[in-house]
Amino acid sequence: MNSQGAEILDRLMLIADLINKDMAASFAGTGLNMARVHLLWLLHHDGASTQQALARTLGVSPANITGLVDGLERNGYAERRPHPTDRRATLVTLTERGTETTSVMVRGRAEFGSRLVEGLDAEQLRWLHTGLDAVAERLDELTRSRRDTQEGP
Amino acid sequence: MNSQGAEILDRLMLIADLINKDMAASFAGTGLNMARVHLLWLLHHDGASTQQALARTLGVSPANITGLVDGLERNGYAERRPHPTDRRATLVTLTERGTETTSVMVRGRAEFGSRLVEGLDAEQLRWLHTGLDAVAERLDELTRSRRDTQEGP
DNA sequence: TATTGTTATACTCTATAACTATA
DNA sequence: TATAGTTATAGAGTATAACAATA
Repeated sequence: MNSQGAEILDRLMLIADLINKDMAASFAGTGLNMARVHLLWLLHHDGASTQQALARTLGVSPANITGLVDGLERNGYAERRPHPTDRRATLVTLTERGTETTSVMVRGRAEFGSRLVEGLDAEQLRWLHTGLDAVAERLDELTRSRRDTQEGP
Repeated sequence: MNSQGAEILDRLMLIADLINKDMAASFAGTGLNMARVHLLWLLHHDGASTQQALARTLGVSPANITGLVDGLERNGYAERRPHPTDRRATLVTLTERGTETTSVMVRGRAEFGSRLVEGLDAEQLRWLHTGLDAVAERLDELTRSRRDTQEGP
């Protein structure tokens, strides 16, 4: 058993916690919050989507999506449009404000990321990057196997 | 501007998200949840504490602590005891069950951490560790300066 | 019948403000 | 006066279940 693993885990959680708090604080006055930003981000990546698709991808209930889309719509970031072929469904699309906002977020994320690693030299960066990739992959294996074990028949 | 920073940031957030979901899922049936575990963890580290101290350390309201301690007490993890010298205050202490639980958590965390870095060699581990330390320190600087700017006089 | 989205309801975590008991 | 804890109230995010419209 490698004791460095536990310290690395601690550090990861600490870092994530600080980043999340910083992000949450930055939403003040925008009509956004973590949950809405996750949805906004998904719309940016996947483009116009039905609420069912959003619910599945985010792993939350359709009822929850209804509320989140309401929130984005109320603040002008997204809007509901009729689905062209399925009259049961709605397509959630980014408005102009939504598109501008995600562009700003992409830039902000890039800048924040680059500031985060200021002071690391190229070699350190490379090692950090590959190390995190390895951890992410390992984590995916671990949680997947645990999930499958517990959700067995 | 270094584009690797953004990818590292993405990876960090992904990893943290997976770990959090895995942890949250593991609490099923224990009467615990993220908020209560944070408090349990703090009691483990700091020992018996007043609710005011817990509120300050966790950065939440005293009313919130009341509810969380209620939850831990209801499930047998902690109990309220009178403060020996200040009759306004209560000391929240871990019960035997609480102590056992945090011991199990410490071991589980160590094991999970070591599994997480299985497959990395000593050199990779060292680089990952120091890289994360550097990022955590940088992050602390960044959020501190941003907070001070925004919360000016 | 099955699916899409909404509504009704409930639970948890959180905050602020008013209150009691004590310092 | 000030502090420790509780209660009342409110708001957000989440879930499940029942429902209407459509496929």
